[in-house]
Amino acid sequence: MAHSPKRKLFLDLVLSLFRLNGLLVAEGDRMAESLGLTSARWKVIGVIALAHSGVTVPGIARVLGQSRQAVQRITDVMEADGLLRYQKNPDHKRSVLVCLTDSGQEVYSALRAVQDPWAIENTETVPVEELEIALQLVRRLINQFDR
Amino acid sequence: MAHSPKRKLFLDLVLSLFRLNGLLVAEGDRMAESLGLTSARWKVIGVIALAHSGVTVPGIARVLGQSRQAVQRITDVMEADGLLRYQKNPDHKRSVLVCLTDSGQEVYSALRAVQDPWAIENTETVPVEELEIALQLVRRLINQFDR
DNA sequence: GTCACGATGACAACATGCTGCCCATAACCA
DNA sequence: TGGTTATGGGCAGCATGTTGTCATCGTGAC
Repeated sequence: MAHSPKRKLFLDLVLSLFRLNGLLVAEGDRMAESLGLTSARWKVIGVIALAHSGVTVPGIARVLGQSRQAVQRITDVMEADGLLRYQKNPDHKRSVLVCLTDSGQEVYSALRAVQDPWAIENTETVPVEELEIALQLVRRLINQFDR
Repeated sequence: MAHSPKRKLFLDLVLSLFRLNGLLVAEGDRMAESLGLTSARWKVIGVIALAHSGVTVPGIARVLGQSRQAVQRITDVMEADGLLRYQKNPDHKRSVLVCLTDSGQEVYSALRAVQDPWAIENTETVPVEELEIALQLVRRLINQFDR
């Protein structure tokens, strides 16, 4: 069992994922930098923009798989920066909805203009099949761990 | 170009990787918990154990792709906890070598006893080929970003 | 031998994530 | 309707990562 080829393969993969994560955060910071954002805010603004209607802070946290406190801190800063605003939630008295302001919409558009070419550029030499297999594997692992 | 299937695939993959990273850290914390470790110390002790001779703090940082300051803080705590010790480096007057103490060796062995079954268990339903493709892709991305 | 540059150590500031705690509100069920 | 459970908000503390700065040590070119 100790000689299982999968064992070492998986542990190598995990260590590599830790490293890749750090590099991806750095990439996000680099791309978002010129727009006055950071990678954490990049993640949050992406979720809000994709949800066409308003979303709550814990809702964003669930999508990202993070704690609501972590997201709340980000949104508070972005609200102070005028990128988003809190809106009354007709369905819930205390839990407000988060929406992009016009300024936030503009920033998101500018972000896409950097992010999309980045994504295409970094997959130029990668076959679609490999991307699909990797994504499928990552999602399977997420399901295994997310309980 | 905006309709490139790879673009969305890659962005989905990146978001999933952020999430998986958080879950993996939590898994590491869970496994290391009973040994008085955390996932960060788990990473560091692994590097030291694999390097049969002593390694320097910046050396560990290079292996992990992290800043030497982050590693230094971890090793300082682990040294205070008696898991490792600093040893004179014959090749360098200021940069000490980091070695596992007997206690550190024991903890690492105990760690393996948890970690290896964990690795095997979590790849039971995953074909080796998919693991290889995913690892290859992750390494390719690391090389692209690590400059 | 000297000097410039790179690597290391030490300290500080900051960003981002986590958990724990307490309280308020919503939702659900008997 | 009333009580229990789930969800959300806010605060605090902590772990882990980053960057920046400065002094010191090593290395290598001249």
